Amino acid sequence: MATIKDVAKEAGVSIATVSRVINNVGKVGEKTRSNVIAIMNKLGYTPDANARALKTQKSSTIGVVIPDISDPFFSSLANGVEEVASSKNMQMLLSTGKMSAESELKAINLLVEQRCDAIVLHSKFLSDDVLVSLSDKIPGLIFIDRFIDEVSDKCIWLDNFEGGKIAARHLLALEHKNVAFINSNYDIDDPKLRLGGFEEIVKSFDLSINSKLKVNNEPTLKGGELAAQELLAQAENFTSVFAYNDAMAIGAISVFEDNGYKVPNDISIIGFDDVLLSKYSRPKLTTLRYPIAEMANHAAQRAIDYSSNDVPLKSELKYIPSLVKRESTTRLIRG
Amino acid sequence: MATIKDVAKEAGVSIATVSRVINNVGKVGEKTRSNVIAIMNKLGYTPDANARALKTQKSSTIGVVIPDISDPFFSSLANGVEEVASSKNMQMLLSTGKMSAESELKAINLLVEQRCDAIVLHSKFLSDDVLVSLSDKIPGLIFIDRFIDEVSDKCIWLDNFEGGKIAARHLLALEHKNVAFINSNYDIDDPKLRLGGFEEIVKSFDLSINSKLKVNNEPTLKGGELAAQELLAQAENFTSVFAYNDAMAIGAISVFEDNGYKVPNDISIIGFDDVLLSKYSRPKLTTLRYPIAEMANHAAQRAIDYSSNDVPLKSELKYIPSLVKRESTTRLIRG
DNA sequence: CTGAAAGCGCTAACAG
DNA sequence: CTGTTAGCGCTTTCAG
Repeated sequence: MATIKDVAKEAGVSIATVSRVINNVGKVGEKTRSNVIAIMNKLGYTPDANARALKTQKSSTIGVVIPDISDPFFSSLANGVEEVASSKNMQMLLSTGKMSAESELKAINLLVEQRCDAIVLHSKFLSDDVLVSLSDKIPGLIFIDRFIDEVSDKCIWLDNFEGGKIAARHLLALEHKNVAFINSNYDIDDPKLRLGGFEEIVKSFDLSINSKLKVNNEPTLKGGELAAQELLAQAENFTSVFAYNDAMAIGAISVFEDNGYKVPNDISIIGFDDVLLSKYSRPKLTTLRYPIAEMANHAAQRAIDYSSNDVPLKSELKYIPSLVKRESTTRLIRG
Repeated sequence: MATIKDVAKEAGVSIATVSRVINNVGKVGEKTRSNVIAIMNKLGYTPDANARALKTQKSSTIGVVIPDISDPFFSSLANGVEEVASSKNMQMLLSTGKMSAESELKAINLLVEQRCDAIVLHSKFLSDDVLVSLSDKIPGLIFIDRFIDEVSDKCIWLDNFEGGKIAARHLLALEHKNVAFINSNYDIDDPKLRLGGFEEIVKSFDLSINSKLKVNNEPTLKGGELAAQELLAQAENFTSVFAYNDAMAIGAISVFEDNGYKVPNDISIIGFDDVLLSKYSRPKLTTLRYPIAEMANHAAQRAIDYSSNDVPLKSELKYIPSLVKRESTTRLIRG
């Protein structure tokens, strides 16, 4: 692979001059410039980003840590970051944090080794303490989908509690009194918050959720199916369901329908996330929109700002999910 | 950020020694080693991958270019690459090639600047010539979803023609005589090949596709809806549809059902890709499985082999899609 | 307008 | 077992 030296020699100039034309800085004679460019093309010269990064101490690189790229929610997140990366001519590095503190840490470490200027981190398993000390070490580090008080300026997050409340209000406004809750069984905050918000509203209506109608499972299609089966097995009345996410909601719908219940006429169901799937499913899923791509976009911008010591624009870091009314919920039909 | 020099000074040893403990090579006294490690932790030292890459001329980095991460098909591809990256402690760089030759080229160039050891390239818009010359320049470059004769050893691809044949055989075996074809309107090979294979089998049954029943649109959910409307507007008989991909198939299903046709009883429909969606849709979609994650895995492996001058194991580079029978196709019910 | 030279952080002989 | 040193490819003063 040709180096700057090869180009300089072939063009009969110094490497300083070549560097100037590469970066389009300083004064270079028009003839020299065009000659150098010609030689670069001839030699197929491509600058070495590693050498450049070493010298300048900036890598033009932005890292992202997510648990799993193939999950549509996280690929939207990655997409949001990628948009700003490519708009700034930066390169995106992707590391997967799987589902453990250990691999999250490893993923970040790889990114730090690469000296990413900015990093967008989705971490659910590392403790606040670890994250705070990471934040001290890495100026351009932004946390997404997580709120930590000590570093609140670095957190872009969604109000899950409020999400739960919105879902509850929607179902109750549709006159459903017997609500069920299909939750994720992951030991992280989000499921607790969504349930918390949901229950708060339910209680404010002087109602409650039958504890047999609160079931947990993996936050996946399959988990939703299993949870729905469990719900049906309880032989308790319910006319509406709040599912932790769209995947679970869709799994649940298929079980309900296979058991002869119509959605939404017999059972209304609302999901969370508004991933692509919710539009593809039939009936189309009513859900709460989680604007993850915008949030990721914002996070990436902000990470870059911090990394370059720009003061980020004042902006709201908390996002509120919004209700997307589609076909899977309807007013209670009285028997 | 602490450097190797800082660590050496603080530990009272030479940088060579520090380097040895970092890389765990050569002989280092047990006491020295543990002391150095302690200092590294104390200083929060993280080696600089750029400096290392510059020196060793290996970046431990694998690049991928895909048009769009948020598309589930491509995120599966990325996921396949990521698996091998993390298993080899390499870092994955992702560049999006959008949908134009220009941006594909730009994406690759960014990866070359980063001196990725291996690159998995999904290109549909660059010409064979350009790709071949790229291949000459970059040893660890593998093409995925593309076949180019001159560099056939570097191509991991799916036999789209055969896919069309399999779909046709399936529909015809179900006794459908009036088949429709919803195709992608992209000017790339895949749509032509799938149609070609499909028609070959149809003809071999002494049948043909009514040309009014061949419609094109964007290969998306929306495109599938529009195509289905167009099909319905033809007022021609058809009892089965082969859709270019799952997204189009699902879009078409929703239009058919909204117009009072039952799938599969009135209209059978088969998709292509077997992306996650196909399991989530109702009825569950019969489709052709495109083993993109395995292919990407294979491609990444092979790219790494080539980049390190290992001779890759002899292996089949051509993949054949396989029929996944679910609920959206059924035997023709005679009126 | 152009060149010489230092040095970014690291690895890998080589010498001891 | 440990240290010295050259140099990877590039940018950036500083001279000229």
